[in-house]
Amino acid sequence: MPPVETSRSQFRQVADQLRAAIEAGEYPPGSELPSELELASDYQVSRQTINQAVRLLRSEGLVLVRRGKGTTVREIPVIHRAALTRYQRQERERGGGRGAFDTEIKGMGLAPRSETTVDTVEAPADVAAALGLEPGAQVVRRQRRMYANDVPVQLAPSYIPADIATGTQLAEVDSGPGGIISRFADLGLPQTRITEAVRVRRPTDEEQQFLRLAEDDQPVVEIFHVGWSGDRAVEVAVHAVPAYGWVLDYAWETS
Amino acid sequence: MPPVETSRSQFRQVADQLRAAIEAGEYPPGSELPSELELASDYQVSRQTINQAVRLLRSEGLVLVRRGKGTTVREIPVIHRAALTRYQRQERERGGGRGAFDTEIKGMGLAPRSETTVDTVEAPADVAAALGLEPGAQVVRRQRRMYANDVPVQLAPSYIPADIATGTQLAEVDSGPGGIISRFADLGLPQTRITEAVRVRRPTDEEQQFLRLAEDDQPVVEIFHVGWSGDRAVEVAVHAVPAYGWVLDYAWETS
DNA sequence: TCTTATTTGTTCGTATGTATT
DNA sequence: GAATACATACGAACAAATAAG
Repeated sequence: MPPVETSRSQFRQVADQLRAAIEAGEYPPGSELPSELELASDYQVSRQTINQAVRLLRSEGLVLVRRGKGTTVREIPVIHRAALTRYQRQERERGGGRGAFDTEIKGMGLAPRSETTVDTVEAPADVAAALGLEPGAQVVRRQRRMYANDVPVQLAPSYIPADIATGTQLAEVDSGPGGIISRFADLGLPQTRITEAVRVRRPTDEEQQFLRLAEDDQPVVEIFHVGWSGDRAVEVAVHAVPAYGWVLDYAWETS
Repeated sequence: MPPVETSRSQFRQVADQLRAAIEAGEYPPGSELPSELELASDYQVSRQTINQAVRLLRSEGLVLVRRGKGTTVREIPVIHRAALTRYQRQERERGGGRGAFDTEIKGMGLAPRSETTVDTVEAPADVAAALGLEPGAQVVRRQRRMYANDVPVQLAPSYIPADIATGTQLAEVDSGPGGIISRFADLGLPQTRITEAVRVRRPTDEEQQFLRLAEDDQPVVEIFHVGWSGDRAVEVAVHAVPAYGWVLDYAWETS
């Protein structure tokens, strides 16, 4: 069953057929695809052509390719992130989840897990600018690594000016019930306004490694999140997620 | 100056160098890159390797490749879209712009232009579901094609149930001052709530052609926008923009 | 630990097709 | 029609990661 149309390149036709087969359930989530040599034989094309087709599927996040092992179908379904309700205390604590991420992942029937590390570093340039700090100013960094069913799905460091966080629970790994948002309120710095800038970009090396993006041809969505207490920016969080693996939901009342 | 590191593939190293050269201004926006044969000679690699490198830059939206002509650097800077202020009447009419898009593009020093066509069609499945209509129900479609400096930057059809729009200015190409949002208000259906779902996906054929995405390896960002009047969904707009060419800005007060 | 087979990643040379000028 | 430039495809080869023994 070799590709026949001449208007569309062979590797795109092969990718189309593999994509359709995956979506039809012929290759269920987690299952192995045939090796490139087998596929080349099946489709009567060269291995390069198969390699290009699989590369396309890989860039779409549809398959996970590991050299020496083979190619498997993505296991995690698309994750929804509700941008506004996640900052309501009631929602964050709903269902016994310890935060918005926990609640969302559980709601999909997946098992959430996250690891947090805390340290003090120099603020990256864009973070310093957003926080109104001098370049290189010290900030407390809370590095969060998030998993669904043990698959890494989000890397989200957040940054708080050192003069706010040092000596408080904001600089502790365990941020307590309701998460750090509730801690800010306890400190007399309730976050009253949120701004988020959403963009698509190439991953950093760290993101590439953590999110298992085999190469840098898989884009990520960055959510550059700033929490304001009055006129003061008190927290920046830089969420990075695989671009094809998430849907961001926003909702608001119009004035 | 051939690539030397062995840890990173040659085509990625070439892409890195070309990307750096573009960002350094060595190849300004709109300028021509050397031909693949010249680059192959410059970097002492095969033309395939150059082709793969350029394909990577193309998928990032950094260059525009046209067969038979050559490769040019992207001309349009990244465009910001302010999601919330665009639905305030004052903002939409600011600066003489005839809508939020006009205002945003002018603010960047670019020349906005948009073409609108109106027809009545069967609602696509996802649109019908969002509007609470039967599959295949009739809707008025306002197809908008938007340009900045004559470069296509956004394709955004919007759909309104036929029983609302037919016979009103909502079904006219000229939607009047303040755009269709103001027309809804005039009809006693003011939009009081907005929901937007943001996702990254492959472009449709139509989007690929209009946005000049040479092949379907350039992702788009889809903003699936629903306008509600009370509990009733009265309008769906499906914004599609090149994934790497836009930043979406959201801002809201926390309760 | 070392060896070998398997599987994907990359590169080259070569050739042909398609679009533009 | 000819020249130029990008798109695709194949065969061959070697590199790198993994797994099995």
